[in-house]
Amino acid sequence: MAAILDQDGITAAALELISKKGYDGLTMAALARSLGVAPSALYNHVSSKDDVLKLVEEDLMSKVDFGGFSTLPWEEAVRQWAYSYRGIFARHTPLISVIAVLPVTDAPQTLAMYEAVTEGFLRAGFPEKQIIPSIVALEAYIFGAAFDANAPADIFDSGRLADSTPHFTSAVRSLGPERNNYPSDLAFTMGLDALITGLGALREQPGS
Amino acid sequence: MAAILDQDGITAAALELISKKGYDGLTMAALARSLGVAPSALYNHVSSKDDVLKLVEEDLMSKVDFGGFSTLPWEEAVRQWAYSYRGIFARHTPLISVIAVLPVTDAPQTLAMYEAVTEGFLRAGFPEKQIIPSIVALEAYIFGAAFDANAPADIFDSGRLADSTPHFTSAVRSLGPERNNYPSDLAFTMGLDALITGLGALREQPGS
DNA sequence: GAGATAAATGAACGTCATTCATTTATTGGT
DNA sequence: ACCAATAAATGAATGACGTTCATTTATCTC
Repeated sequence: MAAILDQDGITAAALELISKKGYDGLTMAALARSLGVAPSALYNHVSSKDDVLKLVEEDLMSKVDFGGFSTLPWEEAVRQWAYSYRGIFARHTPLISVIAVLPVTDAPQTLAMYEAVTEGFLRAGFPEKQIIPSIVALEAYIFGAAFDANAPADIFDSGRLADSTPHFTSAVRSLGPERNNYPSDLAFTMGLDALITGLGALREQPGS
Repeated sequence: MAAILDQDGITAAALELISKKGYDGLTMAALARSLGVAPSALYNHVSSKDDVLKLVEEDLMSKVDFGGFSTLPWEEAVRQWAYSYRGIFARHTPLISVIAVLPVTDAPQTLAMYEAVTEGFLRAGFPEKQIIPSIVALEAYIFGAAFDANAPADIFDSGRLADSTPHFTSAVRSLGPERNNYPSDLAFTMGLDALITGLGALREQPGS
């Protein structure tokens, strides 16, 4: 029969659906409809909805910018990579629970990213044994920060209980005159700088 | 009518159900059954399943150990808090997407934690404006690390594609002779140390 | 032109969260 | 001590949703 469907088409349609309707709008029925096909037809090309999510994840990974690792100083490369990584997954937080636990086996884009990042760390002088744990730590931070980026501006509004949390309430107020301003971006930069400094200290000094 | 149900009882039953059957086993029907009640009865006390998750979250927050902030040096207090926080939510990752976006208003336990942590930062000499972003950064890391702690041991097995990712594959192998060992705990410690060092540098020096 | 095969269909299932009219038991007022 | 008001539990029903499967349809190969 005419091959209307394939994994690439399903992935593209899923991404478009997500960008238009969010992850709540990503149902097998809606996905099928956007492809002009019956829901059950999808199952000839993917084994489950989770499978669709994996396809989307791989596609997103290919969009993460890790190019700096072959051209920039390590610190700058990490920064560029981390910003790009967070920026992309901040709009795809429902995938994070999938990724964080998903073996990289058969995930070529993800592996390509890890390879480039690892090379960057090696070039910067990291001992081999420190590299994977460092990447894992950075990724943990990036994923957590991606959630954060979606927090509402009033997340720290202590409301009726402000009186019982004076120090906290004051610290929140100190961030600005506006009623509620959540410092997601500022916090990301601060933590990332700390991580870069701290992890960077693990490099072997050239000439010692 | 006899008040069989209340929020505390629902919360306790939900926690027990989660610990026995995991989050997949937490359905309104199962929750009702474990309380000897019809599913619809739950809706007299909670407005939705999300509401149940919020109750569970608050309960878990009360179990996070932030006691060090009033007794230990800042570095040690952060470490203790972070380990406890990660340890608890590592077994409750489905809650993280809820927490990260949930206003603290009307979440007394969560607020109590933030108040204690803020006080600890103040006592350690942090400028008020740096405190909330620092906490946000630490929390992001903790949440991300909680996901990580659930990763399977073979998550970094590059499998058939090992040849195309030589540096990464070698870095993974360097972690140990065993086939697959995911360095979640090591990574957590490394990243946390880096964050503590980096953020700690923001303190105002006493006597300058 | 006759299978064989890959792919799409539509009906059906089971699981959920949630709603609602109804019943049941308790409480407060007289 | 009764009655009305009320809070709480019931059970049936609903509408999504992911997934399965027998069947049909179109294309490719010999």
